[in-house]
Formats: sequence, structure tokens, C-alpha cells
Amino acid sequence: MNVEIQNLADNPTVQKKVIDKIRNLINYKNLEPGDKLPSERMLSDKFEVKRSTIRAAIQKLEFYGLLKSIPQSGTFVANIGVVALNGMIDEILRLEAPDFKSLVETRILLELKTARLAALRRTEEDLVSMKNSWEAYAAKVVKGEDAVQEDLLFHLAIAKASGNSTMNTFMLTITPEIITNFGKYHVCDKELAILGIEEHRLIYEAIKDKNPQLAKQKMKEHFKELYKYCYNI
Amino acid sequence: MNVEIQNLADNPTVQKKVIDKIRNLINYKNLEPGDKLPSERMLSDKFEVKRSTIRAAIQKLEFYGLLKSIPQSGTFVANIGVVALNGMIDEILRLEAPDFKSLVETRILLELKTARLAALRRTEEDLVSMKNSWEAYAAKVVKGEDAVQEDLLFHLAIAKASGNSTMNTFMLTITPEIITNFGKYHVCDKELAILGIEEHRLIYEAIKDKNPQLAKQKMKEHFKELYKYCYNI
DNA sequence: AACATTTACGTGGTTAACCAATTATTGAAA
DNA sequence: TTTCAATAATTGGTTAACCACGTAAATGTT
Repeated sequence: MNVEIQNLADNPTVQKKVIDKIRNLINYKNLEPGDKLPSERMLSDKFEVKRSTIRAAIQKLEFYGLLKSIPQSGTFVANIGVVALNGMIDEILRLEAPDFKSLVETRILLELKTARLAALRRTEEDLVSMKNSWEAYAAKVVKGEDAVQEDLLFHLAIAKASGNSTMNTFMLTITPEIITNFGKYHVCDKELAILGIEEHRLIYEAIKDKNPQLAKQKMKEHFKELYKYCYNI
Repeated sequence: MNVEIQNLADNPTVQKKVIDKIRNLINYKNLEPGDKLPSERMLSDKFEVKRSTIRAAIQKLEFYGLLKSIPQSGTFVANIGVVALNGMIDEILRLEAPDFKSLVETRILLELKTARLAALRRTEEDLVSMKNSWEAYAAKVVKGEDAVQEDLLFHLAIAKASGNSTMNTFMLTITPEIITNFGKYHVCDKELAILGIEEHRLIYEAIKDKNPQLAKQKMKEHFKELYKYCYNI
């Protein structure tokens, strides 16, 4: 029963097959950077899938910068060599859903850096935004309410103050999953939350004083508990 | 002339307006996590944009984990509080396209870590893959050909060996843009490329010998030239 | 023959109509 | 009044037809 699931436009399995076929096509036809791919309709016909499926696959490869669609003209191989293109598609096809440990590991890496950078680059406006987040967090904690969201928003404010748009984006992409998992594993209890108020304050002060080393140090201490907690699950 | 560009489904300006309106709606209606958003058709009607535009906006918020669409049922506010939701949408609306400096800065941060982790976690299979990439790179360089792609593939092999799927994904997303910009700014000349062969070898050896400190150190030295080059533009 | 103009077709993008599954409504039976 | 099957309305997802634009072949003009 339920055998015909394969036509959903974003069914991962089907999409991967299509991406693989596109790659093979590029190799077989010896397409160089800048060359034009066959039209979507032609590919849809050749691979025997709906055009929407082709479009979804192309969109994904476009996200990774491997293809470039130009309206009323065609889809082109990006200005990237065939070697890199093959290698990257290999990796993309192999990509797995991130595990929680990998998320936390990456978050800690990013935040030690953003704290440092924020201390170097923060504007007055950044400081205001960080302080507001801190106060919202503290207020909730003393009322005994859950404050995971406010916690994360404080950290996002730091990411923004770092002045690095790439890291800021990365933080945004991992934050929701972090929040979800925190809820699932009950990572935050009352005691830790109260401790967090002071830790946040120390980080804030270090950034305010433009002391990058101290900011990183205080962030490290802040994560100490989190680290322990996460690896004990 | 050409005044009516505002209906393109992924016109950034229009999409941001729609996202903002969705946020206001959630606040105005006091929607809690798990609550259902009005149907796409209703939103399309209310905001006076095509349904495809609504769908694109929802898809974006879904990417960041803020909404969740369930077929034949509705679109729901994710299991994340209104505070975090508001804050995150603020950030998403403010997101700017990453600049080259921010990309390089992030890449260096990530790679110092992946080198270290790879030294701790690499499998025999990882080693083979890294060695192949290294040989392909060396072969191209001694022939005097451009080897930017092979260079990056070696680094991607390290990211894969790090065993951290999140960092691996991040490396994949920034690599194409790095390659493109390298070509644009002519960051790689012959001399640097030859130097790169030995530097890559040292990194590889450190990872092979499971020496995380050395791996990080050699990666740092590898980036030294790159750093100088990038900030001199 | 050379160049300007027109025409026809192919392109990615958009959309109104459609689909299957779900949910709400109805109304007759108990 | 309660129950529960039958049905109508609503949902996100899909798709065939359509659109505006770009390209290039065809045509006309000098």
C-alpha cells in the first residue's frame, strides 16, 4: 500500500535522483561553466518527472550556487569548474540532518567568536538591543517563568553586534532547532536560569567595555554548564 | 516604465512586507505556539497578493523553523514562543547579503575547528578521500593550471572528516561564493599555489597522525597568506 | 550582398483550476 | 438528547495552461 509517494515535488529521494541525473548530464555533455542546461520541459520529459520536480531540484542547486536560472533565457552552469561541481554535488547528496550534538558544538564555536567580535565592533545601538534582551530575560527568570526564548534572543543580539553577516545568518538558522531541542530535553532548570542572569551581565559588560578577550572568556564560562548538561543526556 | 515589478513571488521587498504582515497578524490575534494560521487563500485575499507570494513567504519562515505547514490541514506556529518568534522575524527581515570579508572570516573560524575535529575523528575512508583531493590539487598546480576548485575540495574533505554535519553544511553553503570571489579578485597566483601543496600536506599529515593541535596550527599557517591577501584588496 | 525589421518560437516564471486528504456540518436513527 | 455515518466545505499541494520576455531565424529593404 501507499507505493506511489514518489511524485511529491520535494520528496527527498526523488529530488536526489534528479540532482544526480542533472550531474550526470553535465558530465556526459561536457558542459563547461556558463553553458546552458537543457530546458526544464526537456529535462522533465527526459527524466520522466513533473516539471515542478525539476524546478525544485534546480532551485536547490541554485541555493548552493551551482546553477543560475535566468528568466526567458535558460538555466546555466555557474562559474565554477566541473571538478568542484561534481565534488559539491557528491557532498550535497550525502548531507544528513544535523544531530543535536553537532548543533551545540557549532553554536559554541560561533558564539565564542561573535562575543569576541562584538566586543570589537558593537555600536551604541547594539548595546541598547543587548541590554533590552538581558532585562527581558532577567525579568522572566525572577518571576520563575521559562525564559529559553529570551535567552536565545540575547545571544542573537550579540551575533548581530558581531558585524559578521554570515555568522549572524548561521546563528539564525540553528537557533530554532536549539530552542526546540532545549524544550524536548528540558535543558534549562530554575537554578541554571538564575545563574544565567549574572553570566549574561558579565558578557554584556565585557562587550560594552570593548574587551574581546574577556567577552570570549565570559561566554566560555557561560557555556560551561550548558556543555556539561548537553553531553550528559 | 516597468512599474509593476512588485508581483514577482520572490521579490525580496514584497516578500518582506508579507512576512511582516504575517508577524503582525500573529501578534494581533495572539496566536500561541501550535495555533493555526489563516489559510493561504485567506491571507492572499487579505494582503492582496497572489497565493504564490504567500506560499513563498511561508516557505521562508518554515526554513527558519518558525512555521510548519501540514498538508490538508493548515499552517501552524512552530513550537517556539511569541517572543522568540518576533525577535527572529526582526532579524530575518534585517538580514543582508553576506560580504566577502564576512565570508572569509567565517570560513577561517570554521576551518580551524574542522581541522581540529578531523584530527580527532577522521576515519580511514576520510583519509583516502583527503589524499585523493590533495593529489588532484598537486597535479594541477605542477602543470601550471588553475586549481582553486581542487583546493576547495580538499578543504571540504576535511569538513566531512570533522564528523560535524552542521559545520559540513555551512562549509558547503559558503564554498561556492568563495570560489566565485576568488576568481573575481584573482586571489590565487602560481607561487601561492605551489606553497599550498606543502601546506596541504602538512595539514593532512597532522590529521592522519591524530594530532588536533598541530592540525589547527598548520591550518592557521595555511590561512596566513590568504588572510594577508584578502585584507589587502 | 548587407543591414534593418519583423516574425516565430523557446525560455523560465506565474497562476487559475484541480486533487486528495482533512475537518466541519448535517441529519436521521437510537 | 446523543451518536455516528453521510456529505459538504476547507485545507495545503500539484499541475496544465498561460505570460512576458529574449533569442534567432526569416523576411524585407536598400
